[in-house]
Amino acid sequence: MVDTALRLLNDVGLDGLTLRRIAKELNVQAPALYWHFRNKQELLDEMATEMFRRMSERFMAGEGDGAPDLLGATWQDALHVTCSALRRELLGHRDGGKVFSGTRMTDQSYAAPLDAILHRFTDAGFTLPDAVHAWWTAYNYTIGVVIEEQSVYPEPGAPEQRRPESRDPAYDLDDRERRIGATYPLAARAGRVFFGDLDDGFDKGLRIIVAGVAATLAPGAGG
Amino acid sequence: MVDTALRLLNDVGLDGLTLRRIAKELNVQAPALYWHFRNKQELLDEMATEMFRRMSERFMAGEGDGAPDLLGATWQDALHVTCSALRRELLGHRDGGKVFSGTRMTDQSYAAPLDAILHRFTDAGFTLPDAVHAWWTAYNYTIGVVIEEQSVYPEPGAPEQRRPESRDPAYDLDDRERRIGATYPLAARAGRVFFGDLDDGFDKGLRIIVAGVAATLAPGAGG
DNA sequence: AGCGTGCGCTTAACGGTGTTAAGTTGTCAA
DNA sequence: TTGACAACTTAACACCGTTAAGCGCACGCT
Repeated sequence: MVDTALRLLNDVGLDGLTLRRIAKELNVQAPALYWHFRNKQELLDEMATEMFRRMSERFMAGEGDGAPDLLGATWQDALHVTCSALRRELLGHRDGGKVFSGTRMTDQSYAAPLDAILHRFTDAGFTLPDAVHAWWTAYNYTIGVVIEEQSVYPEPGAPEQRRPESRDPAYDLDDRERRIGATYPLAARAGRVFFGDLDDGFDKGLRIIVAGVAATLAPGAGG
Repeated sequence: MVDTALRLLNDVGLDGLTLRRIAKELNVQAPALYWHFRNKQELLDEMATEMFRRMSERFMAGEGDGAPDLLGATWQDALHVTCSALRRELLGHRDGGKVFSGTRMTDQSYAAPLDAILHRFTDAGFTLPDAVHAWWTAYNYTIGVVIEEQSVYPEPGAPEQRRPESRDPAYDLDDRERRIGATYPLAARAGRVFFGDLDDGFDKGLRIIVAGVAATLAPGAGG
């Protein structure tokens, strides 16, 4: 039933995800859902948890596209791959970023992957606090980016399959440039970099963070 | 009236911010609001814009706590100060992060500060795309952190005034540690670093990003 | 002075929402 | 056969965003 809700989310979005709509999908009356959850927030929490669980199962198993052996890689690769996988998973669900950031995990499924990535850092010689700061930074960056991306491309799916027509028309770059270009030329041209190649933009930011961790926290960095 | 809505937001939160509630605050009937806005989303957009405008006015004027002359400072200081100010402003409003990330700016007030910060980078020798990537990374990190912080401390206000009692009890660290400590010791202890000193955590992340920008994008970095 | 225009609001109502209370069915154990 | 319990239904509640229609009042114009 959480599966049904997640599937439906991709069709109707977070605003359209009403209990009556979910119930109809399950051939059931709306109040029946309350036998399974105390309230709607609890359902959303379960959905977020399920999203995360799917990612970490695929991830800890080491299979799937470009999910290499986390423990064998360098910490740089581990951080990069983990955040990329998180982004991919969230982009796979419409409003995935909002659902995920707005809810609490209902079980401890987050603990295993978190422990694994932190272990990867401490094995490389990081102190635990430094390992946590590195992860915390990259994690919050990833969440922030996904929320932003999904307001430009509301449709769910892998980033390389995004169709230009599915862009929210409010983010028209030409229009934007025309409006503010005269007064603020840098800000105007910035839009092309922001929204031109989102995959590349995410990657560049992740690289900045990895380099920053290396420069300030990594053993022997003197930061 | 946007002012009233923003003030009310601090009392009742985003979920409690209904049009009828806002109308009552203005001694007016709910449909009267529709003379001023096409729909609720437009009001939320105006609120987000107003939040941003207040920040950048205070900011571009160069006055207020710890808002130094942006153009005189190094790009490192400029980036640090800008993101810290953004965080402070958002934390000043209950659910500020969600309101802000969920809405589009209704005017061009974002362009002036964006142009200023980008200018600060290009003046320091950055190419425009590199300047944008640096800002994009730090910006999304900041938004991500604020959303996370506000789910732990829902009450609005300056970060140094947060009272421990106002923590959402669902984030009890002792409880958390007891539950997952045996199986995932690193993940368990990570909570103390995550949520122990949020100001410090934000600052450390920002420093990582600044160092990363210096290492990969800054003129002469060879990145 | 009288009249029309339009701003800013009111009242009434619509369809939809999450949620609750109470009653119904089906299934399986003792 | 009875009883318990899981899984559901029906009915209703208070509230939500939003629309339609109309009311009063200030203003400019002739």
